[in-house]
Amino acid sequence: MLRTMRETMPTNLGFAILGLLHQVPQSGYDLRKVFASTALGNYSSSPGAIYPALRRLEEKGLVRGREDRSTSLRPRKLYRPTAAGSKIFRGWLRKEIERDDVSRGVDALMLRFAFHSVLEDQGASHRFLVDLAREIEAYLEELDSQKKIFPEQAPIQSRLALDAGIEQYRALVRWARGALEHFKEDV
Amino acid sequence: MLRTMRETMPTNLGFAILGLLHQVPQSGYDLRKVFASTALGNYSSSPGAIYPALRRLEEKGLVRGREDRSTSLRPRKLYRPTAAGSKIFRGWLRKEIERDDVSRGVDALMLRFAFHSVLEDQGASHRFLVDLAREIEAYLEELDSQKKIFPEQAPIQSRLALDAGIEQYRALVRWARGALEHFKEDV
DNA sequence: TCGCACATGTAACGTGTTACATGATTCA
DNA sequence: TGAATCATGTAACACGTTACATGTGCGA
Repeated sequence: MLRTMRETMPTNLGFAILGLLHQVPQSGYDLRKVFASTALGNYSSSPGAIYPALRRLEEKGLVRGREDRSTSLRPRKLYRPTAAGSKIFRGWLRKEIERDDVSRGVDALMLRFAFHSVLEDQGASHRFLVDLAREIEAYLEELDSQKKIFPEQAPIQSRLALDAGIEQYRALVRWARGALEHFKEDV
Repeated sequence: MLRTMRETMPTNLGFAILGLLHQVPQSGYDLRKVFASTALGNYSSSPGAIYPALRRLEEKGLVRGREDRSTSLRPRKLYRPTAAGSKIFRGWLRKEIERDDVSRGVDALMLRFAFHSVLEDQGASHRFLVDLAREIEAYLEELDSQKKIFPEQAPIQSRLALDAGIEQYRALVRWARGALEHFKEDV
């Protein structure tokens, strides 16, 4: 019997989990602590998010969990990525940067870059930064032209809010250019 | 018969709509065009988001829609904020900036500031910017100490990703300090 | 024995996404 | 008549949020 199974991609939270599991096998509880205590904290550390996300990853065959009784505490379930999980994750890391990725907030993009070490490929990181700078600058031109079109009588606060966004993007371009120095370009 | 009605706050999308309706009464279709064509575009312009959001606002008594047959086209429903809607909206604009507002992404904060003109209160905008800079700087210290704690052997990409966030926040502080000049402080 | 830290989960709910359906009017 | 544009909506679905429930072993 053929099952059609949508096999949708994991969400950002799913990929974040997958990335952390690439560093070291962990339990849901461990992951919650990571999300609660680090800059990844914009992702939820609540059990109602983590455990279902782990289960979905397992159902898709991207991670596998097994009981760990080595401690004397209540047995934990240690998860680690499967081969399929690793493949999907690497594909996600290498995905082309599109305009939408930039205009809908760079968070997901930075999450990807943060886990780029998994690739062990300096060229990939280099390309990522080059592409990121290029896409942001294209988007900046869009924002600039929006600023010009902005009606004169538009409230100062709206115009300033647009400026805030522009300045943040500019800072990101500078950052990307600087970060480039850390990676060798492919020949 | 007493109805207990949760009366939850609108979402960001709801507040964005409420703000746009404060500028000029509009139909769902108009709003979709605004979201599709401006920097507010990170909010959805899909009918499946806008129309339900409008209905929810109406159910809560925050906006009221009425048919407009002035055009020869299919009649549109023009929405405008009610007195209650205006009150809620102004309360939202004036809400204290909390640490979480900063660490969970500044988008909602900037949305608020963009609509600050509704208040017609320079002091409020001034305070907003001062508070924003203060909270961001506090959060920056948190990020800085996280950077120090960061294990030496942590992948360069992770450290750089953290830097990217830091640089964006710094840019925002600079922006806030500059924007301050446009508003008179209360005495 | 009581409470706490460790550890895993579930149920109800709200909302955004995608895709589809429909209605009204104009113009070729 | 058919296509295009204006305009409003719904249904199925996935996911995160909040709040609650449960289990295990340790130390006071």
